[in-house]
Amino acid sequence: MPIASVERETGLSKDTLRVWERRYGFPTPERDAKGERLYTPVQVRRLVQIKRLMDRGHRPGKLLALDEPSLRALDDTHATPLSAPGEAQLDNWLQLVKSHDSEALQRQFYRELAKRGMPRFVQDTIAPLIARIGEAWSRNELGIFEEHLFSQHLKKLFRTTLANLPPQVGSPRVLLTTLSGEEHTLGLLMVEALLVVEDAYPVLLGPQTPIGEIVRAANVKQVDAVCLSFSVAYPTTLAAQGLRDLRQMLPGDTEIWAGGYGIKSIRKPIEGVCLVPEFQDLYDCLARWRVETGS
Amino acid sequence: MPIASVERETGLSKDTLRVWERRYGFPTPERDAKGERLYTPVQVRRLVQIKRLMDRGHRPGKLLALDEPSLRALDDTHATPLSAPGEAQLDNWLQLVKSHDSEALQRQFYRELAKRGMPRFVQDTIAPLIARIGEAWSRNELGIFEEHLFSQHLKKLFRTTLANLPPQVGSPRVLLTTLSGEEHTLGLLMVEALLVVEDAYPVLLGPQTPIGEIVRAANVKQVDAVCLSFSVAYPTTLAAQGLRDLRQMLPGDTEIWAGGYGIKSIRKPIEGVCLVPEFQDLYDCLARWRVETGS
DNA sequence: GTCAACTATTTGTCTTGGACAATATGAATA
DNA sequence: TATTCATATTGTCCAAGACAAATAGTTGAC
Repeated sequence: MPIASVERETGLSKDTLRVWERRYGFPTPERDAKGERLYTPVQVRRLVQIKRLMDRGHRPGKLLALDEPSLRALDDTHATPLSAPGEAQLDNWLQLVKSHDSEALQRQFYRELAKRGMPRFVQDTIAPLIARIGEAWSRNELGIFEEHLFSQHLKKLFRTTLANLPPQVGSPRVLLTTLSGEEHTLGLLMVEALLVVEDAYPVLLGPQTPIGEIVRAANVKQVDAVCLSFSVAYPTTLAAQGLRDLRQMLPGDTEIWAGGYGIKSIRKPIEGVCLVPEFQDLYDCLARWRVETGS
Repeated sequence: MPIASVERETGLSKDTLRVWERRYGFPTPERDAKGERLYTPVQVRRLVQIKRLMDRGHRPGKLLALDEPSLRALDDTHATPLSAPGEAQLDNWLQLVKSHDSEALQRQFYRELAKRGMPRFVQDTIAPLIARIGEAWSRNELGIFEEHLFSQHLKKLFRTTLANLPPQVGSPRVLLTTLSGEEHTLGLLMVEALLVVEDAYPVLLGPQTPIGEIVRAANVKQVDAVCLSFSVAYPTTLAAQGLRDLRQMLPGDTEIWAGGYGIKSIRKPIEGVCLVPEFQDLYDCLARWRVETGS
């Protein structure tokens, strides 16, 4: 697998991959006739594993020095998030995803949503489940196929639920999208659902909007805030740079909310940007806006 | 604006930007104290324009030699598609998209769907409209923002319509997805809608599934055919290669249907792959399958 | 023991200029 | 009008060096 594919698969830039090879001696891919790097599937899997551990706060220097068993051990360290209430149920769902039982999964989703209501459903059920699926994926317990299937069912659920809600007229008006290069839309749908039931007015724009277009959309649609979603795979520096660029081009009275696992690794707060690592924090943003504008 | 931001905004890689500067002398950005490139907004705008013309088939070498007025003139070249008979309605819709009138657009869509029925709606209304919007975009008459908004409304329409249909049990079972690198899902949704009303059983998998995973999914879900969608942007050679790879890995009795504007430029038929350039051809595939299997 | 400030180390991104293969163009031929 | 072949174009990759932002580790004051 050539370096460009590895970049796409792992989210590690070509520069990073090359500098790791130079500094740490891993990965040392084969070379083709042209002298270009060819990574083995084993190396790619290990890189993905390392990336996941990095997202959890570990440093590359340490991780790259470890051997396979140590890595796995480290992975298992976090593998058992102390069984929170309803943990058994999560395992149950994970099993459904693994066994491709679409119908059962769909049924269970609808039941759970009806039972707990949208806010609790999103925060206590779906968010942890997505995290668990990500872990399971990194441990190679399920594949992209299962993840896609899960994703589709969830999108379907949100779409149909949202379609049955009355037309929106609330405030604040919030533009939902992602920056170029970030193609995950599940986060946007979840935020849309939360905003709707909180009587806000979300404007869903879909993924991968260039910053100039976001600014134009915010202007045309007269939104009070722009909400961006970042997945773990999105490089932290790109996210930070993009947020700074956007802040500069957007009118000062338009807020910027940035959410998703991808921004958890941003340490330094960005001037004029509200970081929303957890769904709970979204409510704080919303409440603050309503207090500040007196609506 | 640093080079990483320009890459994100224009979709031109850092390597490409640097090599253009070296070869054609444009763009020649300022440098900061660190000696790193800083592009001006004017340069970025021009790069976006150049990229757009490239997508229309022009070559970089020519475009980068042109000055500002010549570029603009070239932009206007394709500016006037003669309005064919019965296109008044299309122009009408295009106007709605341009004016960001979400509510009116949504209303019109639902009315048209109810009036004409799903097959005619997809073939006679939506497919031409998508083509027109693509043209308008390449002529810079509307932006990515408008295109995203249109796309979202259409997705919403299909989702809600499909959600209200009874559970599917028909045949053939068809897996719907795209290859890695192809992220457009509208085509998949339209095919899903057509298949549902034709009493087939579509399994929507979402975009960008690696070939190995497609094979696994086809096996697990026991589908009779795999249907792939390609947009104009997808490189023809990649599409052809991908289809050949897939054909080799998939069981012989599983059909492959390939559709979308992206496959219209494939000249040579591919052994064991059914090319479906128009929606009409999908019905032929379906009918043929039903005759051959006697169901 | 806790917190702040300072120094050292780690780490990702950017730099240059050269190389090469895949693709597109254009000319010559069947 | 098609095919084939030579030529030109063009994007991606490579190497090794440099630098600043972020993080870790250390010291000192309270």
